[in-house]
Amino acid sequence: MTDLPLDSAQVDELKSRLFPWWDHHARDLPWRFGRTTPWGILVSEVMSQQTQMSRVAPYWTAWMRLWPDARALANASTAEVITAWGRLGYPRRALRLQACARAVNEQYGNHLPHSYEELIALPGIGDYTASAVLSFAFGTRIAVIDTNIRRVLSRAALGIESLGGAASAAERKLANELLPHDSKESEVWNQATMELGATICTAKNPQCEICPLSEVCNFVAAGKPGLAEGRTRPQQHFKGTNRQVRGLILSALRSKTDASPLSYQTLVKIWPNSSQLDECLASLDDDGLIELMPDKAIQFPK
DNA sequence: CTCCTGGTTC
DNA sequence: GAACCTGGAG
Repeated sequence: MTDLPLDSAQVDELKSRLFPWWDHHARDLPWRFGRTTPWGILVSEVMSQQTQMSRVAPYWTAWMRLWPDARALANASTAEVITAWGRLGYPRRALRLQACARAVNEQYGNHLPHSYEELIALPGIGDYTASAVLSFAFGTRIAVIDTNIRRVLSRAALGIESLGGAASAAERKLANELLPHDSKESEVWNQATMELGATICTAKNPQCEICPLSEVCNFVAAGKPGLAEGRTRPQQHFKGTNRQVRGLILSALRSKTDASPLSYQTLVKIWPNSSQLDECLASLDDDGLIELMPDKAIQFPK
């Protein structure tokens, strides 16, 4: 067991730099600063999984107008939900969010549960999202661990790049040790650290010149060894993959003006490789994102 | 570990 | 053109 790399005075120094920076530079996103419900926070977190916040904001606003709470979303049709998800990406998130809404409505009377164990048991909610809801919606003192916080804490405190893949035990330990003991301060700490990672302490090109932590940052002090070398995840191409084909199929279905099925003939024009097309149609059907009919025409599930 | 979307940034 | 993005599930 190694000791905390920073003493308490150094942690206080980080806080005294980070908190004022947050007060002045936090992006004014519509779900921040007490302007929405815990359910609204959850929707924003799910939409933000692997998706930049700036892209999420307009979708979130339209979504919350359609379905302000879990019960409203629970009663929506699958077709409406997939359409409203639009081009946010990873549309399975939309179905999981609706499944989550139905569970919240039925099991918890339309109110999100307050425990980590109950939250993480809900569809589409993993460690990050459960922790984020507890911290940002309920003010619970809990370490939030996402790609931004991992990178910022690893750089500032340890002076090294955060490695790819899942969060290591050491990274979790670090996040928990640095987390302020006061619950309100811990919430600001989580938000501010994440925001710094998203806007200043970015993966490839950190703007250390304007970073509030640069003068006390161990990564800067060490000369930024191995900057951007720790890939956050294995290489992911896109062109020609099933992900691209699935996206094209859903996009075609979404852009239809009438409710009639989309014929297989039309689908082959979109993606002529019929074996890959068939594979993607089957997987979309498996995921519940489309209904694949016997003649291979498709429509949104009922 | 791999799969899953699409826009932005470098 | 490739890496990256406030991940989750299998």
